[in-house]
Amino acid sequence: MQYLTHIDENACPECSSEFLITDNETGEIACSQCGLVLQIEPLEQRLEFRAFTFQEWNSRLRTGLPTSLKMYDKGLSTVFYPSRDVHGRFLSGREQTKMRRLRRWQTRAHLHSTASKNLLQAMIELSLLVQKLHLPVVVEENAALIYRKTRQIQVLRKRSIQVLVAASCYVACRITQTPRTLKEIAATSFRSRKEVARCYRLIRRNLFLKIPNDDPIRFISQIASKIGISQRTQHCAIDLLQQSSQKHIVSGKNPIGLAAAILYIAARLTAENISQKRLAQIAMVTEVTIRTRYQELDRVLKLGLS
DNA sequence: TAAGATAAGAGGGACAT
DNA sequence: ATGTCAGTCTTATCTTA
Repeated sequence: MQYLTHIDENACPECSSEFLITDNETGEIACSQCGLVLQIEPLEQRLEFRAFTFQEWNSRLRTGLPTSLKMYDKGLSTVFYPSRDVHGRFLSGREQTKMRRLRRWQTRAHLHSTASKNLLQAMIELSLLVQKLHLPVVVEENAALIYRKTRQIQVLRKRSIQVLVAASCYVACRITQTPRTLKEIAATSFRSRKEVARCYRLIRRNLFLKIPNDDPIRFISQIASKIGISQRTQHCAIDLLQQSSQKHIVSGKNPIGLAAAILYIAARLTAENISQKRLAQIAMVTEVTIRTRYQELDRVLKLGLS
């Protein structure tokens, strides 16, 4: 699993980019722009022991949760528990009152700045969006990082939190190759596609991000599972996609429209007929787009369907 | 009812000025 | 920064099988 991360002080010595790609499997941390490998052994973020009983767990536990960018304070805040002391013993009534007061002031002091309030609000919005779209944690973490970065860009300052969160989320999906459309994300966050798209481009441009093109294959499996297409047809579709990639008719086209058209053809070839209308609804493209892609593919791959 | 044909319009990327 | 252009996608409407 690869994901984007960043370091504050140690920018890449080659190109000064602060964005890095972390690969958990190889343990490499590389620059997202020039590809220079900066570190081979990443910090272990998980607990470093196994515990079989509660006592073991308690005695070995000496760390908290790993730091997380999706928490507005990265999960590094001080927390006052009002009822128990550090050994778990109950406090007296007077002490409890004191701790409650301290906790209140801790929260107030923490959120005194506009920036913190903004970030807290944004992280709430983000977690809602992530929940609604069923996105994995890695996307949420990436989106949180992108959002933090956007606050430093002047042209993005006056954009609303929701739009920025939606756009950051879309960037994170693209980077992690998670098949979600701009349309879907915009609709879920109750914003127009246009607004979010504009914001997305500004982020991409200002953070100098190199975002890979969507791979139609991911949308093929996504649409197929939504619509309930057989494995046989899916395999047929993937095979067709590989054939069409070689014919150079894939680039420049909407990968979702292409995926939908390929599934349509595959369904016809395997006699598992699915209407263009249904595919268009699920894939959130128009029937016309499916039709033009389908005719193009039919012509180039010489399938003789239409 | 599904699919095909056609036209008008929107919006963005590439490029030039 | 602004304008132009080619190409893509969408919306709408009508026709055909």
